[in-house]
Amino acid sequence: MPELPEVEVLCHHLAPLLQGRVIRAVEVRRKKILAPTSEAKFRRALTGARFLTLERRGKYLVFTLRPPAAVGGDPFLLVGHLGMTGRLYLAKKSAPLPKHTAVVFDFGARRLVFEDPRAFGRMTLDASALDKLGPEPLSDAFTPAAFAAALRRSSQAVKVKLLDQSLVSGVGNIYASESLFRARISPRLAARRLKSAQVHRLWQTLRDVLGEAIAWGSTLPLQFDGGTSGGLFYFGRDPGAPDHDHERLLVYDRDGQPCVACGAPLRRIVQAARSTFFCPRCQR
DNA sequence: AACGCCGCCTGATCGC
DNA sequence: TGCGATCAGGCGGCGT
Repeated sequence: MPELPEVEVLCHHLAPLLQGRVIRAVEVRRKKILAPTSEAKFRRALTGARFLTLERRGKYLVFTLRPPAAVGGDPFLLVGHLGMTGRLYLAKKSAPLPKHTAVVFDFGARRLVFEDPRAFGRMTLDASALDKLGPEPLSDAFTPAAFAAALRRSSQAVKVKLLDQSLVSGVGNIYASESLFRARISPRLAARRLKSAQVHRLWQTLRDVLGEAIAWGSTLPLQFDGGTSGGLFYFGRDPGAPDHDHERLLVYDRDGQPCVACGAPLRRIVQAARSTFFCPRCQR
């Protein structure tokens, strides 16, 4: 499940590899991924276009492209989201495409593959989702004061509220639980009931947890030749590689295991139809 | 305006 | 052993 840190690492590695590349051909295998953009419009806009920049916004990938010279016009945005199971990688053209390939950009010897088994992801020309995003948690725009003001307006449990992308962008189910554990705040506490010291702790731990996850992800070997997906360059995890997430995360997916801080058994509860993991003793 | 709920998807896992 | 039911979850849309 890619959240802000995973998308950041992907973006960091992929940006220099895409810059300047021209899309020779576009293949769409799952139209739903483009929604609400039509396949015709998508192909028309992207065939012959050149990648200029790639940036992350929340959990979104924001590509800037220049239309082909024959068409002209200003640079435009292509917006990607990996959803639950999306993967994006640059591969040799000879490498087989995965079963749930959604979109392929042909560059000649290589191609950019967007694959997504559950199809919760998006690759679209509609950038409107970006307008609804709250501040970047690692930016100066994300201040304790603004965070506190937003929390005060909500009666929802703080864990649920952290998943609201209009509050702060990029936090998903994993880092919401991890941050609350580190801040020693109960996930069930109503957002508006947090004391000012708790708000400040949560503000700080959010930044710490996300920053550390980026640093951790940056150490992973993301480039390989001959992995299970056959990519020359691979981003978004090799499905055949061991997953070390479990060693790094302190509470996520650790129902019943001892808390690293106090030894009490960690618990799993369900909030807004999503799993929350926490220590009932450390987090009041 | 804020909130709760549903639908979208498929692979993994569970129970019989 | 095989198969159907259940679960997981980000986000948009909708009703309240």
